[in-house]
Amino acid sequence: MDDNVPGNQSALKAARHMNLKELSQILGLSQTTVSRALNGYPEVAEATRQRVRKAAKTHNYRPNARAKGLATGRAMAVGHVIPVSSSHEMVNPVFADFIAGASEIYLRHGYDMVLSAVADNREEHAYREFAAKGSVDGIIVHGPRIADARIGLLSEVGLPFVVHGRASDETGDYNWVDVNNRRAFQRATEFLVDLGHRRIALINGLEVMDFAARRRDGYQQGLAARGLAADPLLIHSDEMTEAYGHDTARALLAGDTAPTAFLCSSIIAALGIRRAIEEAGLHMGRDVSVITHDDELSYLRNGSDVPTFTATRSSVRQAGRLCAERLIETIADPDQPPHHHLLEAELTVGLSTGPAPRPSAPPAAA
Amino acid sequence: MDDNVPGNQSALKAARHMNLKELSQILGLSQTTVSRALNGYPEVAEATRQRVRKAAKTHNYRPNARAKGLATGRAMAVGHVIPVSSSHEMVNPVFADFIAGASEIYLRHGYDMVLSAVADNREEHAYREFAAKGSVDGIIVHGPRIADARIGLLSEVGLPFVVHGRASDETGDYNWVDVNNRRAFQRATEFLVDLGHRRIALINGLEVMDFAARRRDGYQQGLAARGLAADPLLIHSDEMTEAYGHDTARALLAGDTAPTAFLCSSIIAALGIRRAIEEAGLHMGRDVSVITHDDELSYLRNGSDVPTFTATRSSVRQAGRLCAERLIETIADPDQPPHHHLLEAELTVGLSTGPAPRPSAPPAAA
DNA sequence: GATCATGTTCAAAGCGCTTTAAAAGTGATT
DNA sequence: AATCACTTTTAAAGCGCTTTGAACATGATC
Repeated sequence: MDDNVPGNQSALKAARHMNLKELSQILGLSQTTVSRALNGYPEVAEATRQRVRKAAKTHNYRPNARAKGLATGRAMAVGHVIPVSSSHEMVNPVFADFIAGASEIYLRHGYDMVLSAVADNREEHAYREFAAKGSVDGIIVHGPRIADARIGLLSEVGLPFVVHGRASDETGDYNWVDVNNRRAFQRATEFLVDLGHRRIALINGLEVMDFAARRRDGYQQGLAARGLAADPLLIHSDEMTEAYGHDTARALLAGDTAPTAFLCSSIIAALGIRRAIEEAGLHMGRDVSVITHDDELSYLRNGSDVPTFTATRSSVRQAGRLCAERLIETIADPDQPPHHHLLEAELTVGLSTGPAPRPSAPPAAA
Repeated sequence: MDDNVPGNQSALKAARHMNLKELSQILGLSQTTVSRALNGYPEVAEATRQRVRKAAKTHNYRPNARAKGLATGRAMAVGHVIPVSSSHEMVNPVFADFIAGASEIYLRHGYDMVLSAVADNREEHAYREFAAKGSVDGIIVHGPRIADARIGLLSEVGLPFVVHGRASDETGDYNWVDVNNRRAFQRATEFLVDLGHRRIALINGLEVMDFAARRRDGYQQGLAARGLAADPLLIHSDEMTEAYGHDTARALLAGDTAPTAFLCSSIIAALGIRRAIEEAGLHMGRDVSVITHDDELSYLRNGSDVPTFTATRSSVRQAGRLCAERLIETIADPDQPPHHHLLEAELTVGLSTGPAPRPSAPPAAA
């Protein structure tokens, strides 16, 4: 009648947790009834249910997640594999906010988030692992490349998943939530051209990443739509650090045919661009214009009332929420057709753009 | 003999996973032997072990994590509760790098990381939840406050944990990994005073946070050690955003007794300070000096060869590794006494500091 | 009083693994 | 051929839950 286990090596551990068996004994009910009472099954008398609920609360009972998972076949957890750039040892700063958004939703639905940060060349393994171990019911795919083997792999494995972004080369259909990157960057480019800018530099992310390729595309189409040719020397792509923005902008501004405007893929790199502009004795928004994509990171708010940067804006936290919601729906009903959610970025005008300093070429086609 | 289940609603799901029973049947062995072979128990004949290993590999067998956890009583997972500031909806950007570091270690030891991002006023609940559900074997505590109820709670619950930072008011003993914030900021302050600066502003984090209080302490002790009094008007504290750094620095620089130097708690806010300095037509490192704490975030590297900022440097990713290692050791042997790991920040001189522009007061004590 | 429908509770099986205690096999020694 | 020591394998119990199918009340209906 007493669970005193002498010589138990974990005796020092504080009071172990109450389990269903104990709780049902206290109540003088079967485990079945207690379990059903707590899980809202209708065949339990209301009085009994109340009694059980109350006892569960006072004894701080919470069903063991593993046992529950084993019995139901559902882990009540979703996996995020966040890639750590193997070349730069860098983890994309947008993940923090994306995850904050997704987490809100998981919390609400009782899901856990299990996360594994792996070198970007080991990601596939991480997915297989998740799938085989059965530790998650679904997966969010981060940072899709143009051709991304993970998507095929996950479809094959049969684990529900949602991609944050898209993979252009992937032929199959799948759930995704993405920003209309092409459109956003085309609009931004046209906006700059309309202000009289002719030499517009693109400070882009790594172009194996699908989002970066789409942005480049938008940039080029924007130029083309205004009858301008893209200058390959103005197009740069790398991991979006502050230093990359700075160094690239500095080099470009020092050249003999310096750009009068920059279009940038991340507010972090944009901070570097601004630094280079000011170091060159120039004034952002007057001498040189800058438009950046703004993921609305919580710690890098773009100005208070008037945005510092003119930006194509789309909240990555919101994207996290949407991905999570979609994934939970898919887990609940795996057989429904894939959904696609294309978010339009707002083009918000801030202080970093203005008319090109001196018209350099006639606006008409070459 | 065939597992074709007609009418099964999840028939579309790809091939379900092999389990121990199936694998042992294929091998003509008992589950016991197969389990032991794979888990490295000595009482299995070497030939058998090889045979089992090979079969496991070819059939892509991986033990079900939940079942294993249930049987062993260990979740092979650790929990991170990351606080989302309820006032600013902000998630601290250092988490991404911390987690990348911790994840390395978890991966190596076969642990999963389960993460829950909750409003900072709901954290206790999240811990209780983790503990009661038994979904993790241990917990990392992020962002300790000066008086932090979570630590007492976790000790009580008996779940192994490691704190990233410390809580000054907490009397009990517990595992922690922290930077010597007081020392770092004292040294930085003295460094600035020795360069002739007399009016040094402190741009600090929220002072309910333990790290911020310690830094303030170091700052004040540094001034005191050089016989200077702290001016309360120069001490600011808030959530460390770029805008906060900028706005505060701008206001201070516009005042009649502007500081000649800034000591800042985060490189993100320091970027804002630099912006304010340059907007005021001043030159950082000549007219105004800046020292910042640098967590060595991967996407905000402090310069390439010569650091942009003079900084007190300590890698938060490394802290993540250390916390994870400590936690895993504690899980393995919960009865060992708590360890403390105090990291010293390096004071690295960059381009943002220089002698005070014009000596304003005699260096001797007042 | 037998039958039925309905509401409520329960015993037992099963999820996939580990682990205990026992059994079976293998030589060597007597 | 019996005994012993040792190595290798196994059956079965158990981890904490859900869920199936059966049992037990209760009152209404014939």
